[in-house]
Amino acid sequence: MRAPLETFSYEYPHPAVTTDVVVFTIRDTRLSILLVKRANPPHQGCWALPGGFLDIDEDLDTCAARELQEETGISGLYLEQLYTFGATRRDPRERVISVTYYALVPQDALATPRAASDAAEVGWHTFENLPPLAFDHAQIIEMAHRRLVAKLDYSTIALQFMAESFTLSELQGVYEILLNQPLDKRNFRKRVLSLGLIEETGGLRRSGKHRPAREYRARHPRRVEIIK
Amino acid sequence: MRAPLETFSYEYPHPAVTTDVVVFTIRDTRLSILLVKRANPPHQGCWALPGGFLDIDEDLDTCAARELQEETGISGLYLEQLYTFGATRRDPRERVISVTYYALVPQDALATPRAASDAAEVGWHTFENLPPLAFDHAQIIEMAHRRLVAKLDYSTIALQFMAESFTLSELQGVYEILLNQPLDKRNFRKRVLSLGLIEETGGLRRSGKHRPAREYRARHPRRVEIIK
DNA sequence: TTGAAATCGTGTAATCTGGACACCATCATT
DNA sequence: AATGATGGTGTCCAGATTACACGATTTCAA
Repeated sequence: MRAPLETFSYEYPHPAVTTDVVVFTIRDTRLSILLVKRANPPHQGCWALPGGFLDIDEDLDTCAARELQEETGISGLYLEQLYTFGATRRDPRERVISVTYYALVPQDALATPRAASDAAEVGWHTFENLPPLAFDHAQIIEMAHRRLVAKLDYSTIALQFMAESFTLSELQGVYEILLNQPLDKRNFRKRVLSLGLIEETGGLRRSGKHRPAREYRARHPRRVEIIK
Repeated sequence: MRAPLETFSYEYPHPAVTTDVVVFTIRDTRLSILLVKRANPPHQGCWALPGGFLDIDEDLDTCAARELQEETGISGLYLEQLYTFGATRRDPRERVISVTYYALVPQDALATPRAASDAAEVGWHTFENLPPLAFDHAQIIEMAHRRLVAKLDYSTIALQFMAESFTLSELQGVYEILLNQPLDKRNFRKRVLSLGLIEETGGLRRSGKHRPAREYRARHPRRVEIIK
């Protein structure tokens, strides 16, 4: 992928720039994060966020989307820049500035992560039970989580966790998992419907021995709107 | 400042990394931004945000604070990372990643900007009437302004515009300028006092032929707290 | 000394918003 | 036909937010 046997010289020292992505999804009623096991030093064998070096003619967003695509096989996800980490000693090899992003994968999407070249293994880990992480990646995840939870309050970001069609109970479940508290069913439905952000598909979802649920879809599936 | 007559080589191309800072203050009832006139190409003679290259052993926050200090002579300001801009062609010289910050200078602080080495001129410009700007700096300012206004709603950031002591009318004035709308005096005072974030100094401010106003101070002057 | 000009400081009533709360409906299964 | 399980619905109360007007205190000038 990168040009071999050549060097690039500058009058002043330049840091390396990477992007790292915190990929959230909800699997089996748990908030989960995609991690890769590092195949090479430093922190070999340690779990880390998917990410990699910025190509010199590649936009930051493109780089993050590419890394994400390489690790998960998924594209078109909601992807938002989070923060830039650049402490001088965060990487022992050289000075590395990491522009971090976070992404949301729809619940139960067929996200079969496949190991990329520089990763020994890829897998989902529940947010509540993360393994030890390489570099400052624990700090990055913590910030991403804070941002995600904060955005629940004033944006439609939670819809990015939903499949194309979903039931109100499923949507409520997502909020409950992220906020880590139960919500009142009637108040939840009243509020979410009054916002006018979702609409009925007309279909019914039947699952199990009980009344089937109405299916809804987002009115603007790819957009995250600021509300109230 | 930087090492001369030496080159730094890497196996892969590295972008340059800069920090740029949007410095806000309120001058004469107008929201204003500090700009420098570029002494050198590209965009020579154009106005730009204060900023500069990251030293290789310098943290990002430190770099932003240093640039700010060099341009304004002020330190200890509220400074927060905003966003990282890295479009491939944003600087015609080489690939440059700019980690941007925004800072707030207290109203009518003795901010006498002095031109740094690479700037021909430094000055305040009202937000409503900005000159043409170099690079993507107009976009950066727009984002900083959106962030600032959004933070008014859920944080105590407006207090960073106030001098050590201030009157409630002055504080209300700051909100009115930033929100660009008049506020009700009684409701404003009721709300801001009920939050318990400011306290009376005991002093009075007399200015002009009218009843003097009570002076207040922030309870946690350097901290920006999230409210409600 | 008195009146005018200017800003300071204060309370109440109406409205809106958010949260608490319980029961019947509909399907599958036996 | 009865059981088990989740879907779907409305009202009331409390607290929060908004609208709104006037007397108090100072300086200055006549």
